[in-house]
Amino acid sequence: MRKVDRQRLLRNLIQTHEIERQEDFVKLLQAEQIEVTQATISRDIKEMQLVKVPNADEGYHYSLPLEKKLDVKEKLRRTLRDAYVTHNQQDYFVVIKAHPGNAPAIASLLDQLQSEDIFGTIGGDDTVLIICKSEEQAKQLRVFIEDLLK
Amino acid sequence: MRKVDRQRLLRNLIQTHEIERQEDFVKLLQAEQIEVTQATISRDIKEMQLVKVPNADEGYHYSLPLEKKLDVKEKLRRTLRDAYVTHNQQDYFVVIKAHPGNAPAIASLLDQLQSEDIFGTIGGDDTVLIICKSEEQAKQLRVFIEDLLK
DNA sequence: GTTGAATACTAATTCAAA
DNA sequence: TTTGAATTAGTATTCAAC
Repeated sequence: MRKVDRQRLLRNLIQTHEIERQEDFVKLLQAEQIEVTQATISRDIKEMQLVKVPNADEGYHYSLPLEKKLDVKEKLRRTLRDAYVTHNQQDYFVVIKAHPGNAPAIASLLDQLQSEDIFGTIGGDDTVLIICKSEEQAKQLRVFIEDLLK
Repeated sequence: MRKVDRQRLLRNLIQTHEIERQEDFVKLLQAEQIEVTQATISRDIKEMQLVKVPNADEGYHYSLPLEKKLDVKEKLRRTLRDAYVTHNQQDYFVVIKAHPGNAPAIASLLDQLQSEDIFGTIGGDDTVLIICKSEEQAKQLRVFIEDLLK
């Protein structure tokens, strides 16, 4: 496996798992038949500028770099401002309706940004369906979106 | 020295110095006659949710947490939206005029967020004078403010 | 609740190898 | 240039004290 591929995988793992230690990466990769050592992960993390963030309550987790996230949020704000039509939340779903063609971009930006709350997104042409991990997190996401639109 | 005061100091240090290791904090505090150990700094970092970020080129530095930065920017946006009157940039200065009483909050938020460009801020009651490190950075700050107001 | 000293743990780097 | 094994450097936690 190539370095770039491994790093893409790391990016995915970080979004789908709570990674507390570099060894967690090693184990998750092992589960996919990819053998690497902690040393390699450390180098990847440096290269990708991942950071280990203290959780609000306790423990730590690895996360995407700050600047990237700031940029993503700004981009999302602008996209929504230009393309937003309506949104809605029910149970652990949030639906955003946008002008035709804009849904995939919005889905992608949400994926990049809010990954802790979001289980997955499905983008049509003008509609994004966001499946959250809980109703609570769906509410948070709704508030987050409303905040962006303010 | 109280914990809160020390942590406020850490917040300042992080903005004015390139902190690579927790021991750097210890030494900088020592220089101000404050004796703490690395263990305490580690606890502070966890509590304040500071993160160690890989630099683009090489090395690492401690930084404010992503969420905090996002929040600060958001807060600044709202404060400006509510309280903004005019702004102006000349040489390496930027002046923001706001409704009476709002300048200190704006100054503080700017300090927290954009510290790389900003040498210092002086807040009156309705005016913030921001001294940047160069004219170039003053221009960047102006653009940043205009972006926030869009 | 807060801290330092010692320690355990985790991450970064060195060094050799391919 | 990329990697693993071993090592060093750095960070988090424990434990005792206050």
